[in-house]
Amino acid sequence: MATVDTDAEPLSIGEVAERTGLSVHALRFYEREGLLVGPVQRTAGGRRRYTTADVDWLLICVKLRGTGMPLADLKRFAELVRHGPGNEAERLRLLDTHQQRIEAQIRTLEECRSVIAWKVGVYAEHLARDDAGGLWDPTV
Amino acid sequence: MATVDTDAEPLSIGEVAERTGLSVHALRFYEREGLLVGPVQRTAGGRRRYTTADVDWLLICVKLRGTGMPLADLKRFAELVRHGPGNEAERLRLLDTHQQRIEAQIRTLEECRSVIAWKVGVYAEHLARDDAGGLWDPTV
DNA sequence: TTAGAAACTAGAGCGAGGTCTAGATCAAGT
DNA sequence: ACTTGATCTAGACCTCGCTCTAGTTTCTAA
Repeated sequence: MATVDTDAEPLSIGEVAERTGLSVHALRFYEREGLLVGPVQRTAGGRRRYTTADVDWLLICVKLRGTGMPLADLKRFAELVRHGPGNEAERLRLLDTHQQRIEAQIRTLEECRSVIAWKVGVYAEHLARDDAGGLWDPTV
Repeated sequence: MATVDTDAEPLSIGEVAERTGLSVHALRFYEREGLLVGPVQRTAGGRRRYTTADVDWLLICVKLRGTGMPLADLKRFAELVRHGPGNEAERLRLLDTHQQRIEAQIRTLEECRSVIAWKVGVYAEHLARDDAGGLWDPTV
């Protein structure tokens, strides 16, 4: 998963935005919030230069955020990684918690999906028969 | 799904809160926002009396909200139902859109789940071997 | 009849997660 | 040298979806 690419060119914030799907605003915001593992390097002129490792980490953040991990947890994770080895148990706990959140969401979604599928079926059938008049009841 | 129960006692807002999992605040808020299909009945003293149909509709709302349907869509749906028969096609479209949102979410979640499962596996294995020192790289 | 719980309204407040603005600076092409 | 576009910082602002407050009124039970 980690892209070990020692002679990769560092990227500008705009390029990272493109690659991660985050806006440049969001990237600066994440940094301010302490969501990055290390400080982002800067050019002489003060511009950010992201390494491939930074981008890899951001891609993980995007994935976790996209599945509902709160920024606070992401921040905690970043802190743990920043502190180096020795806290893997807590990292594991964070991941595990999120895994359970994900399982729960999947169950919720699947349940709702089947309810909707049924309702869609009812509507579609009646629409096809052009007798929608009997469908007034929203709770069908 | 619809509870056809003509001689059911109307419920107070507190009872509805219990049954739907929404707070009484949220119930009043939903009403103000026009998320309910019809106006809620009131007692002589001005208190809300929810019918079973109201509760059924709210339970649907809870399900849809819980899977990410925005309040605006819920409101639109309520409006359509309020206007009675003749707009089933649009109702169907709303449901269909949401169904696709759900499918997409499930795919996202499942993808993330497998990534996490893998990472958890890596962490757990190394923790078990007590050689977590090599796990510094957060992007593993 | 009186206390206490529960409900009422209007409107302010809040937390999450960004987004946008202003005004300045930096870098690249012509 | 000059224009254009990308970045910079600090901080204000925004949307969503509730939540809470204040002050009042209505029930219910003792």
